Amino acid sequence: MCPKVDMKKIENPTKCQVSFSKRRSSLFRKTHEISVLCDVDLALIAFSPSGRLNKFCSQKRIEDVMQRYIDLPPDKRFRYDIKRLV
Amino acid sequence: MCPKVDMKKIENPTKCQVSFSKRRSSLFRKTHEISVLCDVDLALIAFSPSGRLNKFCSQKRIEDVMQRYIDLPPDKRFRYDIKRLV
DNA sequence: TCGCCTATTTATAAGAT
DNA sequence: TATCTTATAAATAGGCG
Repeated sequence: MCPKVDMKKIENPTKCQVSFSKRRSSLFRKTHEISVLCDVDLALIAFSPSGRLNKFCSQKRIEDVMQRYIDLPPDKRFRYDIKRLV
Repeated sequence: MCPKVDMKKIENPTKCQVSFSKRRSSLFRKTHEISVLCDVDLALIAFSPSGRLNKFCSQKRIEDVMQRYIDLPPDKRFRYDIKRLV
């Protein structure tokens, strides 16, 4: 009933929307969990295909986390890109 | 072996770090998956307790996603806060 | 610290409603 | 379209090295 996912865009719009809705709720739950359990200050911004904004911020306003990012010296800003972990 | 998680900060520093490391890799994998499967443009910025930056961006530079957020009219920027889904 | 193992919990795709 | 069900897949806490 739950086959492995194929890592490519879901072309069927209905399936894509259902999958987005389910995955979004899990993703934001996990984001919330790690922020509390591990005391992580984080911000997540997501634009759905229709352009709708979904955002999450652990503690402060999302603008404050963005500012913390912007205020980093460039060497620290670019050093840790999580794509290497995916 | 895998008890339910208690939704509060893990005070033991070693356990906290191990949990962070495990959850971070899953979180960024899920973030990557939803961005590909559902064609979502997103940015995730996370500061670990030690202040280290971890970031992920789906397609463009993280600054571009931030700019897209900043460019939203205020009513759209504040309407969809995902905390309601957690 | 860091990876591997395993039992249990959680996520999720598809189907049902 | 959205929510519920269910069977399978994936995540993960703790143990061990």
